[in-house]
Amino acid sequence: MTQRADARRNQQALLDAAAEVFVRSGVDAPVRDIAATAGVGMGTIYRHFPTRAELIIAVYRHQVEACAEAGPRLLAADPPLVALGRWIDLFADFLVTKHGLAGLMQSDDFRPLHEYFLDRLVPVCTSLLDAAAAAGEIQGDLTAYELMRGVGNLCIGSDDRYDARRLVRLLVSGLAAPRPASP
Amino acid sequence: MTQRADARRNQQALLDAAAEVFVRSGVDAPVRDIAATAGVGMGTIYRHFPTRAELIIAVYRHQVEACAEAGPRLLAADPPLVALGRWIDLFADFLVTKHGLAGLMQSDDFRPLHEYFLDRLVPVCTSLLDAAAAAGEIQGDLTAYELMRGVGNLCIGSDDRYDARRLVRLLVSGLAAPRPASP
DNA sequence: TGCTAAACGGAACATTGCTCCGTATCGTTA
DNA sequence: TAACGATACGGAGCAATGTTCCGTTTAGCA
Repeated sequence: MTQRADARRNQQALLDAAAEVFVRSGVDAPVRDIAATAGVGMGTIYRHFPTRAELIIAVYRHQVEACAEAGPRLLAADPPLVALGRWIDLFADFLVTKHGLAGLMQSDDFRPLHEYFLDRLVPVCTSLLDAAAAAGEIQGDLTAYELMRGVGNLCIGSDDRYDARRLVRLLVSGLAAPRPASP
Repeated sequence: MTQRADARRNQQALLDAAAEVFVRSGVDAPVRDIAATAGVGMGTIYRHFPTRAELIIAVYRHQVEACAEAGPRLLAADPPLVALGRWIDLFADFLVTKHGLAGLMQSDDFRPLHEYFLDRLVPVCTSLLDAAAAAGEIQGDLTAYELMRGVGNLCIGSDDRYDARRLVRLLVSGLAAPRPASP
């Protein structure tokens, strides 16, 4: 046995509580709130998730995996640029619904979070980008890393007056036509 | 007289100190640091600048004004889309060099900051956008508000591997060609 | 049932934002 | 120039939050 039963139970309770509190108060909700919602003490949360980044990663791991796995599927079903657009939409949908997640990424304190997301998704994005480039559907030499970060940034603070998804689509348009001022 | 001499002196000292500390530690530097650098007490900083947003606005007011005033000048000197591109570059340069400024904007606590920037710059951007649309150089109905926010977001966390300016240029490209999948 | 190691809980400390009030200083007026 | 009132100052103190530490509890095993 690698973990005691109560430890396993508490870890799951923390994941559930964090998911709930993140929706209610954003991913920067007070640690005490999460612990209280899970019905555990302060020590327990830090024992299971020493940093906030680790907790966030654990909470969203499934969704990130799902997004990553969708990439090849989309690429098989559609022309590369369409697939890229659809996949980026998927990623944007994920971020837009997580208030404050994208905003947190910029902070140096959350490097592990940043790294997990990018390590998992950049390769997928690269394959989509490469396919589109090979098909001659996009120009320019933008890296998948930059595209992911750009899309991530655009998704910050989406609301009534700022439709992040629209900006993301515009950015992808730019990929297909990178020279604005020349005919 | 509207303000005592020591008050005037301290206000200027605070502006100088804030500018210095913002460069050293970002715009979210501890209030105590700024007060200490200025050589004043906690009370004084809050008396002159009740909220952080007001302090930040005061520190950067000149630069925002300069950017706003550059708009019409650029529009007079170049074709609309070129002028728009140059002006956006100016704006991006301003943000990229202010570590954390763009990141702060998203927070609800800094609404006044957000509002000041947008109230001052959106009209300028609108005139550039309208001119470009009138000249048939761009399509789509993106608002200046959305464009400014998009550019602001893209400028978060620029570093070695993420060239925010490049993403901004790409976004502007998208403005000129909003339909990626059609020839 | 009793033992040990794992896990727990929450008090305590550090940091930071912000307020409040006794004190000091400025500018004016006699 | 001396005294006075209004203005401004300083920093202690409170509240919120992150993080650590250790005495206590409990699960699993013999």
